[in-house]
Amino acid sequence: MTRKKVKLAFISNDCARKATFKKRKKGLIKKVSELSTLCGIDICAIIYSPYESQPDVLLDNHGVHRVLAQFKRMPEMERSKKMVNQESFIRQRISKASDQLKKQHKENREKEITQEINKRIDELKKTTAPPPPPQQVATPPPHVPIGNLFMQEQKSAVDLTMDAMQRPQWFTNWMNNPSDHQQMNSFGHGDEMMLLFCENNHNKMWSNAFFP
Amino acid sequence: MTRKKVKLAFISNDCARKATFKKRKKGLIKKVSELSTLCGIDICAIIYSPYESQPDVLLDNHGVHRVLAQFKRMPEMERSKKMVNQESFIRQRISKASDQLKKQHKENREKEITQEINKRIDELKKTTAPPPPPQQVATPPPHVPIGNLFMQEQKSAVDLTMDAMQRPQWFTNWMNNPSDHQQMNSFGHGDEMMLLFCENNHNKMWSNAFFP
DNA sequence: GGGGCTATGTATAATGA
DNA sequence: TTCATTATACATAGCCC
Repeated sequence: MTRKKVKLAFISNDCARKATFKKRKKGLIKKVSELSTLCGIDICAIIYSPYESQPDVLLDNHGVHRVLAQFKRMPEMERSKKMVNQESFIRQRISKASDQLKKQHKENREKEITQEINKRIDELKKTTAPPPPPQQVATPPPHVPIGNLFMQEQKSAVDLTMDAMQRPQWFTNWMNNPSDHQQMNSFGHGDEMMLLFCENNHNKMWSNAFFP
Repeated sequence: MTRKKVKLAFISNDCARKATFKKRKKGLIKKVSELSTLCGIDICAIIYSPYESQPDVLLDNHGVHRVLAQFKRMPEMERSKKMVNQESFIRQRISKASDQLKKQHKENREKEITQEINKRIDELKKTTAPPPPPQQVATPPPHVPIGNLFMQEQKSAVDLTMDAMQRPQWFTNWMNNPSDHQQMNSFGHGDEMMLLFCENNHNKMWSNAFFP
């Protein structure tokens, strides 16, 4: 019966540690659920642990579930297009860039062909005449460096994706100033990682991968 | 002094709800921190709430912090390339595709120009002769539909990004079968969203945007 | 609004089945 | 190993300032 005052340290006994993890995880889920109910918060929680192959997943019936249900009603292809915010965004950018590229390509080819043809025709007409002096083309056709089409944007596709997802200012601050984190304590022992993420849903839900 | 047995329902009083949220959020953070310490779990937690402009951020000094510190030591450009897993991946794909496009474009143009020129030369040479019958080009130059270059991959860039990040099987299952979620209760009232995410860090940390 | 207080409800460590 | 029990530590609702 609860004797110790909870020595706040790593539990070295594997069995005891696992037991504690399961109990406390259960308590955590309950707490999170209560917070959701009491404060009117739509919630989505995923808890992945080394002790269970499947993670615990919580989500409410309002936002996420409704969206997921919509996705399920979609034809497979449409769904896969819409599934991920970033995907549709990048698709749009690629499509747009490809259209521009196609158009520019066509223009370039037409102008260059016209030039080449005129030049050859001139040469053919002057076959018996002395060869003309080396001729510098007065106005070379506008040229788009194809390989750099995507680089012309000051921002990369992913930058723009992040923008579109309204990556909040705090994230930038946080990435740049990890030492400023008030909550940063040296708990943790290098085995597992947990992310607790809470965001209001009139903003886009945001998250990303941190690791190379 | 704590009378009620906590009526598990939405707190209609704005002020009381906010107070409860702050108290319980604090408790939740403590619980999560304790779980981290006791069970040796590296932790990263972000709590974004409607009541605070800045989210609470917890992270341990081992995994995430070390990685962030490495990033900070990098030159700015390198860092921006490495910062986001997906970004570097997509950069690679765009660069590769652009190179292919450039090469193909060059080939196409050369072949088509040669054809056009030969055709016009033939026409010029036969100016006084009856016009040749309409001529079908025997072997049209290999043509790559430029607008579809990115679509040639069976998988989209984001699909591949997801693959590269080792999107776990459970996520697919979860996306496809939201009704199976054991933990799904109808808490939540449609205002906010919280994500609690826990993953061991020998896998890639994973997460993504769910909303269009 | 925020911080402190305290009675009370809740979570859970230790134990035993 | 997991489940149930129970004493105790902990979290927090309601108040006050």
